[in-house]
Amino acid sequence: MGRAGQRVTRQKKLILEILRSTNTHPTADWVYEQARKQLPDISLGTVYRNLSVLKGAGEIMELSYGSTFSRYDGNPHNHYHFVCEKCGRVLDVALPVRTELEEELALKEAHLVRSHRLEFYGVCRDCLEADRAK
Amino acid sequence: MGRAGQRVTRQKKLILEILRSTNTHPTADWVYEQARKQLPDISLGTVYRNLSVLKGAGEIMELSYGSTFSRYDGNPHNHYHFVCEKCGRVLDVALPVRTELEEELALKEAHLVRSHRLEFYGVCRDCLEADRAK
DNA sequence: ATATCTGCAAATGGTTTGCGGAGGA
DNA sequence: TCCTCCGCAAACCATTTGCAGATAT
Repeated sequence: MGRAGQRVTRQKKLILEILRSTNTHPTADWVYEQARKQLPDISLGTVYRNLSVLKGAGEIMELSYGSTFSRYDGNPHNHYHFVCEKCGRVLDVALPVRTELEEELALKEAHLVRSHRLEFYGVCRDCLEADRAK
Repeated sequence: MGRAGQRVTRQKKLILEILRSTNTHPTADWVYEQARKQLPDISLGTVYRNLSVLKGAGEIMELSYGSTFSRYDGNPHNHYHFVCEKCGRVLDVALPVRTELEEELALKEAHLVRSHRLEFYGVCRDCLEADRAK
């Protein structure tokens, strides 16, 4: 924040706080509902606008998986995700980031590789546990 | 194909052919435009319906990256992609698929890991070349 | 003071779907 | 024949945007 021409508004601050205080990778709509508890008159358009600004500033990440909508992550450092195909949750993954994959690709195909994204799909521990209990 | 209750129509066959004959990972709209050259009366709705069916049958893959629209890949076997942030193309990557990552994650977090997806982002060889020529 | 941001509401655009008729098995 | 698929067009829905007033700096 603090980039030239960018103002610090109550709305923007709140949205960033909400996103940083959870690890559930929420949708824009969920962020909107949370924000309304503090600022009842905030609009969904403002939420989308600020999510876009924060993303551009590198403060948050947008996660667009198979779904028809995006999820947002308050942790802007590259890390991997696991998508549970049963409960739909998106979980953080504790594996280290493999930057060497980028180098390997750059070497092999002569592209300039700036970043990469890795997601896993399956059934999460909790859903497996729930199945076992039945 | 040939699954119970699934008919082989001209439209479905054509869409699969189109997708298999290119490695450009086209959008639904591009497939539609190509298909119209053979079947001028085909509708966009039919293209979407068949893309969905073919995906469900494991004949093709849907790629949904940051964009607002999907791309489709006629190669249903897992492989990685490179997205050029300059020209927007999606290119196949020649790196081998790292299934060991799935095992590593399963071991570490006790999830059932079924698959993974890896994408690289940057500037492709051709765009670098074009820049250099200026 | 003034340029950026907000709330509101309408527009956008990729994708989905209901319907009655066509055509594959 | 019969049931699935098609073309058409309207509906859907997450996201974006134009505008006039509010607000951060």
